[in-house]
Amino acid sequence: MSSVQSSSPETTAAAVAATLAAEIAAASTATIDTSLLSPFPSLPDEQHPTALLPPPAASAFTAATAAAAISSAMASAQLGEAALTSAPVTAFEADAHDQVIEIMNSYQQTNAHRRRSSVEAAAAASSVLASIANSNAKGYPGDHHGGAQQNSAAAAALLAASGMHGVVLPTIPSESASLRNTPGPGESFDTAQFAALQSLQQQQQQQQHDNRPPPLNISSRGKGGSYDDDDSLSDDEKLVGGNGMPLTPDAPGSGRPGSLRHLTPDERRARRLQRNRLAAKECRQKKKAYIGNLEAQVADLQEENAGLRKELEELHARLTLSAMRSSSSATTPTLDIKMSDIIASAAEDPSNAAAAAKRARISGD
DNA sequence: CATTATATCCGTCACTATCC
DNA sequence: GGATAGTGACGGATATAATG
Repeated sequence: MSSVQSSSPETTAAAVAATLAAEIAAASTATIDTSLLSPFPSLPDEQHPTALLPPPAASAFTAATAAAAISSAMASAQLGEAALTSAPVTAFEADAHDQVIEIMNSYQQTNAHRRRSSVEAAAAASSVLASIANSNAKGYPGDHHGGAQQNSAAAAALLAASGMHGVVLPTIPSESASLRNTPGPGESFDTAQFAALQSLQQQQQQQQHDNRPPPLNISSRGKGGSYDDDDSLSDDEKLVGGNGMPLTPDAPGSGRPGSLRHLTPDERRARRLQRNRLAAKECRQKKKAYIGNLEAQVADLQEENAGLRKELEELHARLTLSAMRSSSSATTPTLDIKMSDIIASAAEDPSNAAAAAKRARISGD
């Protein structure tokens, strides 16, 4: 950040205007590093879900609409007035729409091999965005109870405000959606970051497990079953048939390795259920890690946003002071500098045009 | 303190994509 | 074509907060 000095009234006004315009424009060009938004691989532009999204509605997704949408959603979700008043809604101002799109993209990419609507993607996005508006908001997309209901309300409001309501994204071609185990050609996967998140998640889960009451093992408890979280056993050790007896391990020489043909239907079913149980656990851990990752990034971006706003306020203050000094020593009309003039001058510079337009949209000028 | 509401976790089912 | 992994959806169980 450069400093703005004032010397003579005539030259200072123009110099201050030019310098501050550049600085404001530079500050407003601070963009989200979208590569950090998801540990999942990116898709080619032509296959990117947003390429098929209609542009936002004619009325831009401004601070006012974002604030109204979030407030309305949170209110309808009965999160309470306290949560609303404490919500840093201004955090949505500049890049709310872009953030929604980015988070939706991440979600779409994660589920690229499945047919998912933008509404579902927005539910994931809103999970993150709702956490900004209400730090106490809990829950995650996919949960059909309170959290998901709140998220859905926020998602609907966000979608309506951003003009994307009801858009169903097409399925990504399967050849570019090999997200299951390994990334496809040209795709990257931050396994280290993801593994760290998973590890943290597992530690938290282990803590939760340690605080739980002992397993119930009551058969009448329903299909919810007992707290069977003991991951210290191997799969075979844990495989138990419907009668509680261990299942037969794979018989040697019974065809293809892993073949289950020699097992009874009950044993096969028990194996399938056991594997699916483990798969569901892993899937949930993965999803929680992913959401946690997004939430952490939102927190970082909020912090960055606050810093930029503070910087902008300081520049405003300096500009006002400089203009006052100029007008006190010379009464030429050209020294009556307004923010709109600065933004306009910044827009004339092609390198700053986009930033100035964005800033102008936010300020409503 | 009992009841109700909400949040979270879990097992299971259904389905798709992928592997062999 | 069977086996498997992955994941959304569903419903039950439990924990916790809110309420009267």
